[in-house]
Amino acid sequence: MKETKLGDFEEVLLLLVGILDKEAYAFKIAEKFESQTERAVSIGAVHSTLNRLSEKGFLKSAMGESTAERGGRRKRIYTITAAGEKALQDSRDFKMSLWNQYPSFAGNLKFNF
Amino acid sequence: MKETKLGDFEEVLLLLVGILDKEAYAFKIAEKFESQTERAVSIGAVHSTLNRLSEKGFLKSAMGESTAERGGRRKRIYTITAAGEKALQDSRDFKMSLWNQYPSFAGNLKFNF
DNA sequence: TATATGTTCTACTTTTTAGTAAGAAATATT
DNA sequence: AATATTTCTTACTAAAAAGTAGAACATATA
Repeated sequence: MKETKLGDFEEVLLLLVGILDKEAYAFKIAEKFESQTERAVSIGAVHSTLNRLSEKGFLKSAMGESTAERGGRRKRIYTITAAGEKALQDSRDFKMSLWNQYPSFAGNLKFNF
Repeated sequence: MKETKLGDFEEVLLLLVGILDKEAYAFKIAEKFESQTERAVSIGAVHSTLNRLSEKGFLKSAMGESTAERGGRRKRIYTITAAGEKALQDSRDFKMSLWNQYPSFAGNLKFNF
């Protein structure tokens, strides 16, 4: 009986990229993840997941400009591809459909398509 | 670049158990999975996932009565535990919160808590 | 110049999740 | 009695996801 997470880290990261928009670079993503989750992540885990997501074609990325701040190394900014968007959409639709069929949940949400 | 699924098979199975209620036994679950997903599953994969879910304390199960049908072996009926219910609830809340923050999705759903 | 800060990168290991294979129990039909 | 069907079970393998470690780069501050 192990520690428990029904984890779909990738999906969460993908969503965070969408949420952060222009600010979607690994460190910020990790920060956001922690603030939204109370779960710690290592930056390396974020990087490797971001890579995996890119290999799958769900994210693309490009280097931004280096900023004139202390430590201002150039950031790699991630954006969701069309395929990523679709994957997210599909996953959401599917989940919602299941939730809707489960009596314990069906009451407290509504759609409008 | 691999075949693509942001898969969280366990969560889906857990939900299917909730949806199927008294009918939640492995074969039926597999069937339901296929009908809702268009993805094939092997019954073995379902069994091992159901086991994992039970070890984690999200499901419990008991043998039902054998029915008087051809091949009517006794079925193991699964039910969601309180912990399972909570895990599902948490996962849903978290996802919804993320979706709500992502501009591409934020428009087309509403809550009422 | 040395150090701190913010950040990326890659190769690797571990853990978890998913899937396979083979067998067996219970019942119905032939 | 033999066979077909529906179902469960277990031990195992494979694949995917998550996490670690360590190094490096660019800039600012001391």
